[in-house]
Amino acid sequence: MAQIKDVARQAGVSVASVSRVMAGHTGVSEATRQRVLDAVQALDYRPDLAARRLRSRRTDTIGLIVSDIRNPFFTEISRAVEDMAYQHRMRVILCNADEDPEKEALYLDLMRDENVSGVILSPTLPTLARFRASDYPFPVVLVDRCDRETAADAVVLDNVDSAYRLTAHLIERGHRRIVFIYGVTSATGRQRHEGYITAMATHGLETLAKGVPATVDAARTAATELVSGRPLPDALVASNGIILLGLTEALQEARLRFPQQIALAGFDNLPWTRLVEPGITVISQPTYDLGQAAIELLLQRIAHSAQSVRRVVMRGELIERGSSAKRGG
Amino acid sequence: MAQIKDVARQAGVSVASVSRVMAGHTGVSEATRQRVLDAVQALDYRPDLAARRLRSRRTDTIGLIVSDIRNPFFTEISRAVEDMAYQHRMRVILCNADEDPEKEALYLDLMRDENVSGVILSPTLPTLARFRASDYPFPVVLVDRCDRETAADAVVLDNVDSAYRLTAHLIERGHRRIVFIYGVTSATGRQRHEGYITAMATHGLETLAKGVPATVDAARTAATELVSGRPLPDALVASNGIILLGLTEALQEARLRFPQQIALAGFDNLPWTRLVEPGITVISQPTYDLGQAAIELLLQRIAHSAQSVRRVVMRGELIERGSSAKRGG
DNA sequence: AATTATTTTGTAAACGATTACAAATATGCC
DNA sequence: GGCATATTTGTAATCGTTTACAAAATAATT
Repeated sequence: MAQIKDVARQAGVSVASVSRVMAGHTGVSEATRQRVLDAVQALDYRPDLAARRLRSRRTDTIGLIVSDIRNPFFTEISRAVEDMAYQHRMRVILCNADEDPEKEALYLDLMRDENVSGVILSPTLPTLARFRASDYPFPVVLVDRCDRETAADAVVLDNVDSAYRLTAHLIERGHRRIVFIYGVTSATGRQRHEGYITAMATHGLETLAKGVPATVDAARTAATELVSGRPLPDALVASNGIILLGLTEALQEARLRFPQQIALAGFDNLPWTRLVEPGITVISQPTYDLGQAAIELLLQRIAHSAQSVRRVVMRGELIERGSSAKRGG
Repeated sequence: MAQIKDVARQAGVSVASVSRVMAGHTGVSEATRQRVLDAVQALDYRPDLAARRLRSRRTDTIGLIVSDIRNPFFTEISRAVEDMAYQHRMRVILCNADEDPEKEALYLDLMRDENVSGVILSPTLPTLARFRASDYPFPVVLVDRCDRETAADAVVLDNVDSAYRLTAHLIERGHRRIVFIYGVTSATGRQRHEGYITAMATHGLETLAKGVPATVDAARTAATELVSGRPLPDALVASNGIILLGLTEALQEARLRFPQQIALAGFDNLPWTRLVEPGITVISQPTYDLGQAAIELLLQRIAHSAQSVRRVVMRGELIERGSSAKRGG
């Protein structure tokens, strides 16, 4: 394996010049530059990253800690982050915290050890509650989950507003007893719950919400119980795609057709939501964009550590399908 | 930030002793061991990974190059790999090649630069065709995709057999004009196609297959065309979950009910396949196990580079649902 | 107790790059 | 051409560990 000194010898220059050329530095003559490049080519020289990182104290690596990689939402975020990162010649270390605050803490520690340039994090509620950007030696951009108080760069959906619009949409379609089933482990669940509450209150309706762990099973169980009571709710609304899946399964098991017997809606425009007849009304999140914005924000922060704290809020899009239609209609 | 020499001073020992304790080496007395540990604790010392990696020439990092992170199959693989890796105190660098051989090559190069301990790869067809383990300075374990000729550690499904069983199942249910729609970009598509061919031939039936790029859109388009001709096929079979999604969408758009008008089946037990009435018959892949087996194989290979080449084949499980039922029944 | 074998410890040389700093060379201006 | 300035180059220190090797301490054997 060729080393920098081999290249220097081959090119007839000093190692410093080689290093400068490799770094794309200015202040090196075109002549030497070309000779170095030729030598690099001839020897198939590739700088040793460990050495470079040790000396330069930079890793050009970013950590991505997602709360649940199985959730297609985060998959898409990861994809965006990864795409952009490699375009900026940065590496990505992916960590899946599985909605477990301990794992999250562990991974954040690991990021410190790795001396990453920055981290993109979708925190669980406990972590978010005590989150202080200054606790970490690297910049952190929150994605998807953030609350009013948190002073950190973040990229999020307009959760409250989207939930409001989704709820209002159902009310407009004539539904009254609307039950909101939301994930209690995440900030998004709570915020969407808030939007639901506001919408119901604004229309003078009684709120009927149920918090559950953000798993398909928990959602299914909760929904099964809900629809076994009487009177049947007019509509069920899920705070995210995982929960929506659970609700849909529950309705199917209970042999309840939507929207004839009960309406259904939720967050996340997953492929299957338009597949189950007559399609499920959802708030579609711009997932790829969210991820892209997150890493762009992070790169900016890395470049200008002193810039003011930013929050990017993206609008969710209501996609109306059959599941939310008027009962009588 | 405390360094090893600070710890050494604090503990009243040499840096070598500290290093030995940190590495969990034997040959250090219990007394010094304890003093070092105390000093480490007191100073909150964390070894600098860049320095360690430079000197030891080991990174304890593995590269995971998946062909399409949006495919839930690979998501689950990633999850397994990541879980196991961190349990073995190894890092994971995730790369998404997006079914693009060039990106794949680029990432494999990057793995070389990173000096990874090993790589888990699900190669595209071109990459697989010219794959020679000896071309890489690190061990590689193939996952999901591998062919007869390739001399490399691999973990795969029994593709041919599973496809055979799935096809035979449809034949048994009385279907005759069975069309197999498969992804031409991957080895799995071809192998499953092979199983289909064998099953059809064994039963004296004409084969009707169509290769498509492994995307939802391509599959939908192909299926739409297929079902617009007459006579209508008895059944459509998809070689993976992405294609199955496309087929299902096409049938829905064409307002064809299954199994009444046309039967449907495929690979990958995705959550939605049991959601669309009356459920889709699928071959379920043990995804998490596949990932787990892959990294275990890799770790073994890293530990014993000379061990003989291994192939782990896992059995797919036929999950029978309504979509494959007898037409008349 | 002397000798040998074994375990534990310390010193100092790597690992392969980056980067101050100084020296050398080129350029501009009168 | 001579001087000041700007640009380009090279030398050598440095990043923070690991580890070969030798030395010291301890244990085992006679």
